[in-house]
Amino acid sequence: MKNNIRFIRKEMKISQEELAHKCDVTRQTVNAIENNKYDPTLALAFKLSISLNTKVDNLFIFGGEEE
Amino acid sequence: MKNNIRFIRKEMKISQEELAHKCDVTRQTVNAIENNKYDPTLALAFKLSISLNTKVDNLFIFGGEEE
DNA sequence: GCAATATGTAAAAAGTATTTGACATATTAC
DNA sequence: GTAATATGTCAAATACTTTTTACATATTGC
Repeated sequence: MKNNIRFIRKEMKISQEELAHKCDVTRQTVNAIENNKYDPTLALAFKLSISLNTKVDNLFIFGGEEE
Repeated sequence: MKNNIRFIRKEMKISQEELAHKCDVTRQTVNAIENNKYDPTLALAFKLSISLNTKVDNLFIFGGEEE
């Protein structure tokens, strides 16, 4: 699973900290997800896509086999 | 978080068992998710939406506050 | 260069998702 | 109405996500 979080976040000119706050998670969680340490829960995937004005299906790229 | 899995699955006339097999999970997992016992991981949400020929954003309804 | 802000990372603890195996009830087909 | 198929549920074990606290490095503005 890959994602466009960093790209869209930078377009919006907000920090990991600000995005984390909008999603009610910690900065470390956003950082880990941007760096593909693990996948977010489905609920967090929705919060992230809402905060970044996009859709879960656009924000995440599911590649079939895990990476 | 709610979802339309049961509805779409029945439209496709497949059992929980068959859907589970398509998604590489157990029947119990599909059953639990249909009955809102817990949310799937993001990867499973993608597999379910692909197996049901739809999108994650269409298959799941994120209601902001948890239920 | 210095201060402030932003990002990367790590370990322990708590919470959540999934599997396995098993049993019970419901539904359908004949 | 009996057999077969489908669904609901439970408990224990394993794996994964998130928080907290803390420190290190990078980037930016002045």
